[in-house]
This record gives sequence, structure tokens and C-alpha cells, in this order.
Amino acid sequence: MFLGEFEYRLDDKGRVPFPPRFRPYFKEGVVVAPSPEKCLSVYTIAEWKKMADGLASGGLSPSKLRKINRALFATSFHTGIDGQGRLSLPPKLREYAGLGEDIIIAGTNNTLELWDKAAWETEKNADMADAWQIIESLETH
Amino acid sequence: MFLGEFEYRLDDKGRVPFPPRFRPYFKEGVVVAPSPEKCLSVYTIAEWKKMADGLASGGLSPSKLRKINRALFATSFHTGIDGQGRLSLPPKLREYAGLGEDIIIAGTNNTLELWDKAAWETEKNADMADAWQIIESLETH
DNA sequence: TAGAAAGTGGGAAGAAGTGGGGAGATAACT
DNA sequence: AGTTATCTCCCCACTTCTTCCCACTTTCTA
Repeated sequence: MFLGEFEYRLDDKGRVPFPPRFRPYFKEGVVVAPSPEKCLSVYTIAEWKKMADGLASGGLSPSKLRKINRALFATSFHTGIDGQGRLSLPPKLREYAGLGEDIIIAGTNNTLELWDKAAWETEKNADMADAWQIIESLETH
Repeated sequence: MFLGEFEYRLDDKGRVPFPPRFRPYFKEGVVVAPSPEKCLSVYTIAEWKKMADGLASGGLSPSKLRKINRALFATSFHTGIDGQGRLSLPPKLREYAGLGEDIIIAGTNNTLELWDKAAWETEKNADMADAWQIIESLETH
């Protein structure tokens, strides 16, 4: 269960600190994938496999599955955390998410997300307003 | 079942005492989440999981679920009570709730709420008036 | 009234953020 | 094919911050 919002700086070499409390869960490795919201999703190996299996057994047509496989697996990276507790991000992914110097790492229950700080602030405010409306409507059922 | 209203002081390091009678329920940890009313909700782990599971099984679309996950999980923090019975609050949450030196911790049945004292006084007066009206209207059904 | 529990404050040790340098590997150019 | 240049990864060091621990004062209770 990943909770919280953490602010870090991306250094010249493309490295970003990883929240200490989450490091134990990523001992076996880290999978970084692009997300539809122009940020990066960070999976544990276990969560990644669960997600991949879900897609494979999702009853999709072979051609759709090939598309998804290319989009998802080819653009994702399997990496690790270095001795100083940092994650080093490939240039392609840094570029995709428009990462500047200020980075936000946010917990989203099963995964983490990696954002440029400015983009995160706007997204967060929008999402919080929406979320409370959705939750309110769920609870009245 | 959490009842009552407790007044404490937030120290320079962002720590606030936790009502002794409630401490046993938070041995496994504390989840602090922002609430729409500009205060902080305090969950036991069990209550938090119940709430989170309810959302996950709510039949929401993936994009809505991502929004909710961000709004809810990224803005919340998993923390604990220190040896002196104090809760240490992350700066982001202190800021969100506009916490000054004087803090109110209020029981709200299955969670606690954490308020700036001044904000609490005005909210409480408004809520008491509304609540009795709502209860009255329920009883007439 | 005395003892225990709780609120409050401060200090020290350890962890974490940040930056830099060196070695090894890869790729390109001569 | 050899040499060189570049890039990446790993290790080292420093500074800041957080967290844990200790001590004091006040309040409530027996």
C-alpha cells in the first residue's frame, strides 16, 4: 500500500531519490512505464506481472494484444535502485513525462507515479475535486 | 468508536499529542488523509483498508480509478505514534488544513478529525445547527 | 498529599538528500 | 583493427534533516 507525496530533485545524470519507506518493496527490481496522463508509473515486479497477466487473459484479439504489447512493453524499462537509493531514468522516459528539475513521487495504492512538479500540482487539484464528487455519489448508493 | 473533542498544541517540529484513550487502536499505524472540509481525517489501518477496498470494487473505469487513487492515496500519509504518544504531521498536510498552534482532535465515530482550532469552532457551530435539522427530518419519515 | 500519567520541549545520533569523481564498457572514427 | 572519446554505472563524501530518546513540568487521580 503506497501512500504519500514526496518531492525530490532530478540531478544532471538523470537520477532521482526513491522514498526510503518504499525501497524494500523494490529489492527485486523496478519497472517504469509511461502512463496516459503524461507521467511515469512505477511498478514492483509483482504488480507488473499481475498487470501483464491481466492483459494477457483479458480476452483481447491477437492484433489488439500485439498493439498493446508494443505500446506497453517496448516503452517500459526494467531497472533497479542504486546503492544510494536512487532510480536512474532513461532519457526517453524523462522526455515523455516532461520531467524538469523538480520531481514528485506519489503513491497510488498499488503503484507509484513520477511527475514533473508543476504538472503534478495541476493534475492533483483537478483530481481531488473530481474524486470527492465520485466518492460522494458512491456512498449514497 | 471515537467520541469527544480534545485540544492540543502543535510544536515546532510538527508533532501533536494523540489522545491516550485512542492510542491502542493505532498500534499498527495511522493513516492521515485530507478531507473536503479542509481538515484532516485520521484512520486506523483497518478502517482505511475497508474504505480503500470499497473503492477498488466500485466498478469504476480505469481512468476514474487512477484519478481517485491520486487524489486519495497520494495525498494521504502512513505514519505512526512516537514513544511520547505524539503524531508527526507532514508539512503538506499541515499546510492543507491550515494548522496553526492550537489543534482540535475530534472523534467522528469510526475516524478522528484534526482541525485548526479556529476553523473547528466555526465549522462545529454550523454543523450542529444543520445536523439537528437533518436528524429531525429523518425521524419524521 | 503523593504518585503516576500525560503534555511539552530540547538534544543527539543516525539516516537520507545531494553532488562529484573514477573505472569500465561501448561505440565511433581514423 | 586500434585508439580515442563518450556515456553509464558504481562508489565516495558532505551536509541537511528527521527521528528517536531523555528530561522536566503540570495535571489528574487514588
